[in-house]
Amino acid sequence: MAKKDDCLGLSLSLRCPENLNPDPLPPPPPKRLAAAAHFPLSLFRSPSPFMQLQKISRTDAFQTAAARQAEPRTFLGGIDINRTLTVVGCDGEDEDEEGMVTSPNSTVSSISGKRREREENDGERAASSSMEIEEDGGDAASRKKLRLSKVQAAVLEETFKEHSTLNPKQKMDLAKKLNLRPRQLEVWFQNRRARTKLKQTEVDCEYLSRCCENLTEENRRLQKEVRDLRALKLSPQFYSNMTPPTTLTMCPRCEHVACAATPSRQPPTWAAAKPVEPKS
DNA sequence: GTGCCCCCGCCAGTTACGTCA
DNA sequence: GATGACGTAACTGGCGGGGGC
Repeated sequence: MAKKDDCLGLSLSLRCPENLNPDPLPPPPPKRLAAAAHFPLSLFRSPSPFMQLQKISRTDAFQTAAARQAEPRTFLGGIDINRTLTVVGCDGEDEDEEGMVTSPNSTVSSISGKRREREENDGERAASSSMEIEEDGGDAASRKKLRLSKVQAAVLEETFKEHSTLNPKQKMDLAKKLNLRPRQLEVWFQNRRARTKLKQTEVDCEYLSRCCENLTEENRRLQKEVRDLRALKLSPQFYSNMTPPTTLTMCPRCEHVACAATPSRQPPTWAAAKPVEPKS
């Protein structure tokens, strides 16, 4: 992976005419987020002021299927952490899904660390897969991918809206609340941030594309204007009304420019003065 | 103050699985 | 039922920062 410091210095801070950009650019993101805001595209290697995981003004349209389907606010807070989630579901569909809900082992260990946690998860998975081997009669130990229930997804979405990252305490609390492993929450938030960023990148690319189109059109218009002016300049009528060309003289001391050749004008006092000898 | 090591959190990229048309 | 596309949970390896020594 390319180091984040290898930025080319190209930033997305292109500004178009105001009428092109009704949304004011948000303030630069926090340092950590700014580092995370590098575009995956090779064209955009420096932090984008557009991209903010916490404040996604142009990404409101982005909602996961879970968020679209569910009504988070109705679910949020409606979960009794002392009850299993299968009871919380409000329709039969959910209950059906709960059957395949994840977190077969929600043993929240007092881990402190990714590596160790991964190792422990690996150990758990190895144990569970060994059980499967016993049950299934020797099935290969493949990783289990279990979909989150609508309720879990809705709560996670709500939490993500509040803060796109979790501190350890929040992670543990939420893990208990949702009956998930902390590692699952970690993964979900990482994937969610990645999806948000991807969506934001798409929006930004679309926006820049529009900017590019407008600038191209502006460039075309200006070039035409230049051509017209040159054509006008070459025509005899252009010179007939022109005043005689003037000679511009620059003061060597103060670098002011004065018009010296027009007969009606007096030359500047400094123009008649003896040139200043450069100091050695 | 500086360098080294370890831990931790995050990220980009990838893999693998579940769902659906 | 088979299949490909798609969404996403989970994994991997790397990087930067913080803390201890």
